Amino acid sequence: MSPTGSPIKNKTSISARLLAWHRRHGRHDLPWQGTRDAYRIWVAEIMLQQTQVAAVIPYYARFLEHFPDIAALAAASQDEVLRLWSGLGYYSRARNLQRAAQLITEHHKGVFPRALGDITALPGIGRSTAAAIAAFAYGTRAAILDGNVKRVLARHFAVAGFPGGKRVEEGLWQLAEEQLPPRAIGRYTQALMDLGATLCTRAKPRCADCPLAQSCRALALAQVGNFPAPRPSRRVPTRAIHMLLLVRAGELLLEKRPSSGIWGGLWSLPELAERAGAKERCRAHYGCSIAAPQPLAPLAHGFTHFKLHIQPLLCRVQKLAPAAREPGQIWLSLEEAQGAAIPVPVRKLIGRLLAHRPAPGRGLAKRSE
DNA sequence: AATTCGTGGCC
DNA sequence: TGGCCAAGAAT
Repeated sequence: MSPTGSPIKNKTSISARLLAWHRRHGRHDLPWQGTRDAYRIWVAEIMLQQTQVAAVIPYYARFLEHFPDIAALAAASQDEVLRLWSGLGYYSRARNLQRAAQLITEHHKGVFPRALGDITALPGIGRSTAAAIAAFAYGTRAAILDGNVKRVLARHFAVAGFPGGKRVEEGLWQLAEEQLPPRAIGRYTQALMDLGATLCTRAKPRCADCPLAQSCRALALAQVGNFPAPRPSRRVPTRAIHMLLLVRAGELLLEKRPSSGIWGGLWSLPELAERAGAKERCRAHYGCSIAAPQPLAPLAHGFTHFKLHIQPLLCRVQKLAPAAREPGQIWLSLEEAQGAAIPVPVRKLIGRLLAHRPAPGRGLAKRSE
């Protein structure tokens, strides 16, 4: 189905122009390129979901060093997997990645599946990610539709409406499949991503350098800035919590979060709605008697869908009941805690404690925030 | 279909 | 500064 309205003026297909452009101007040296190992491509695609390239790079090599293949990932502890994902966000990606590795071990003899249906059936892999993996690893002729592609197509074909909506997204999938070249799917897919990431960017697109400019409807209408339509705005609610920093003999108490919900499966600090209940909570749940909780400087943490105000409370433990250890609770030195599977704001809070308590024999620690 | 799920960079 | 969103998927 060709889009209604003005016809495409350039006779050369989009894919042909993209492939030619990509040779000179594409990205060719990203850490996950230059391999056809489906596992390495898969890990990259999962890390890159809703995450920019620059944020992924420091995580990717380290993750692969610890888990060089599917068998290693399947055999690892979830805690170790989350530890190496700590700071990258959307932690269900890490849990699904490992679960999928175990499913591959169980149902596919440890070999990453080749059929699109089998790939999509794995947890954490949807239609677009499956297509990307199959295109890069096997050359499978399938279309992706990520944020970059949505933006490029919405502009080139002047597709109105928010691309996150069901109806608009269906149309974009259709367009994405219509542009697929007969071959060189891997290079074409990379070219499309590169165009969206480097030229056809959300802000300040470089239309003067774009190989698709001649046929771009949004550009012809001088409306590039109006495509794609922005997400309907929602006001972000604010939540306020207290976090307890229970410190005893240089060690800090961390508590494992439930596997569903925010920061699922990560180690975090005990949370409390109000400061008033701190002492009793410590006694009842952690077997600690503490001095008066000492409020530290508050910390704000922004999520996509809400804003979190954190009031940290430093609780110096006076006495710890001997048999107070429970599963889901752990005492770690501050340094060990920083190396654990913890969310970013907890890392920041521990960093503050470390800054005020220099490590023995290492001189003064930095006092920067 | 609309929400939920992290973090960081950009303007 | 804060709103917006990025190599989306699951529910």
